[in-house]
Amino acid sequence: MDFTAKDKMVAILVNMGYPAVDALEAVEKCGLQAEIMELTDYIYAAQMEKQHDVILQEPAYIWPKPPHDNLPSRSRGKRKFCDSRVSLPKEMIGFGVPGHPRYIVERRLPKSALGPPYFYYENVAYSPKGTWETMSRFLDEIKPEFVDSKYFCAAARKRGYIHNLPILNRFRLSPKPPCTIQEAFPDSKRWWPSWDRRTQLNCLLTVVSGFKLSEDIQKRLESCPGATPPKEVQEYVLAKCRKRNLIWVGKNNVAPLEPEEMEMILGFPKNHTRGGTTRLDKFRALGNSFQVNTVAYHLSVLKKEFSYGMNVLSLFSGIGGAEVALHRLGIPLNHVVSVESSEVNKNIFRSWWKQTNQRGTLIEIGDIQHITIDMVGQWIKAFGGFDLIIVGSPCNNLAGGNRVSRNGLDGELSSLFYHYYRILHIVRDMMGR
DNA sequence: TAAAGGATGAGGAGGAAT
DNA sequence: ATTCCTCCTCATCCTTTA
Repeated sequence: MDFTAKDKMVAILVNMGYPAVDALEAVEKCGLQAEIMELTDYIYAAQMEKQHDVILQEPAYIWPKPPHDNLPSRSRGKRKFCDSRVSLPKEMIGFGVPGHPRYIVERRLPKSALGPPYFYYENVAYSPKGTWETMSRFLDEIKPEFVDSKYFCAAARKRGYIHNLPILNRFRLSPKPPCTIQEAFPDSKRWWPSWDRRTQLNCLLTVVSGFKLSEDIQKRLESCPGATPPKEVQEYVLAKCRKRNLIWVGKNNVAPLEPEEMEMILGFPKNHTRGGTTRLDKFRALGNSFQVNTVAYHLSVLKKEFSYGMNVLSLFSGIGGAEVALHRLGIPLNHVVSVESSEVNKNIFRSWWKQTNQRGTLIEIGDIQHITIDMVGQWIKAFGGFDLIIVGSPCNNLAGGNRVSRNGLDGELSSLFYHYYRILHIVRDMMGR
């Protein structure tokens, strides 16, 4: 490295008021070609990271007053239903999905919900009773939009979304991903028995089955005489295939999806989860993620307004499904504050950020509980505010697959939802809302 | 020691029949 | 209104294996 140039750069930053240590680190990390803006952003991000140590000494944050509990009361005279009751639609097409007849719904947002900033919240559709009512109550009484990703890809994924985005003139990402198993896995066609009539997969989960089940199924099928196995065997195999989301990969041979195949179905670039240390890490990361095409469809309405780019506060970023969706929509990411506790996920996301040559700044925060008013204030001061807050809060205590601790929104992890509520209010307050 | 495998149902939603 | 049936779910924990 050219030391005179390096010293000169550091001197410029020191003159601007930055500590010499931070300035030196920034120059070394970003290189001599970096622009001043890039360097100052780096210093700022580094300072944010270092704040973690002092956070716990700050006075406790005073939470905003929770919304009034006006759940339906059965004793109320002749009221047929109450506005705040959330019912799951039979067809999960929300305000409409591509290729489906237009679904006209009156969309009324309360004044308190209007942006900026826009916000977009996601969680599992099938949560314990009352969960969506509560989340809705905390989010300006906005009714969730329930959408099944089976309209966007080859697997089901029933999710609810609470957001204040416009809904007119949405458009989908191109190219359109395969929406059937047969399109997604053309090679499997030759092994697919006629009595397995599945055309789409069930929800992609965080764990997959091992090879022993495949062995067991193969053994059962091969012990059957004749071309087609008897009804009982068919039903047994089909039940296992549905439950474990197995596809046919050889004669009488089924297998769970590979991480690369899950990436494809969820709309991520190939090898997106390369940074995951183990196979299980990848399954965990992918099973918890957004379906990119679905989210992008909803976010597509922002393309016009933010063609110059946007500032995003991304809570529970995971492997960056939201950022990937915005990137694929062609919306530049100017400043992103990404909150994610898993090191594996952070590595995966950071690796994507570098590989796609993002020009914006990325600030990584580990624990949402450590975000303070001051931190938000500094971000807003530096960026001029957030354009979008995008959140998929933990579903561990909501998901049907959890047999141990499915204890609802107040569960150990799912209760982090309330920190989203807290931070949303901080951002709104600071942006003059 | 760390990664992979296997066992562990409840709880709704949605039909289709009374 | 009921009952009965089929289907599905961003999972956790302990054991086995390399």
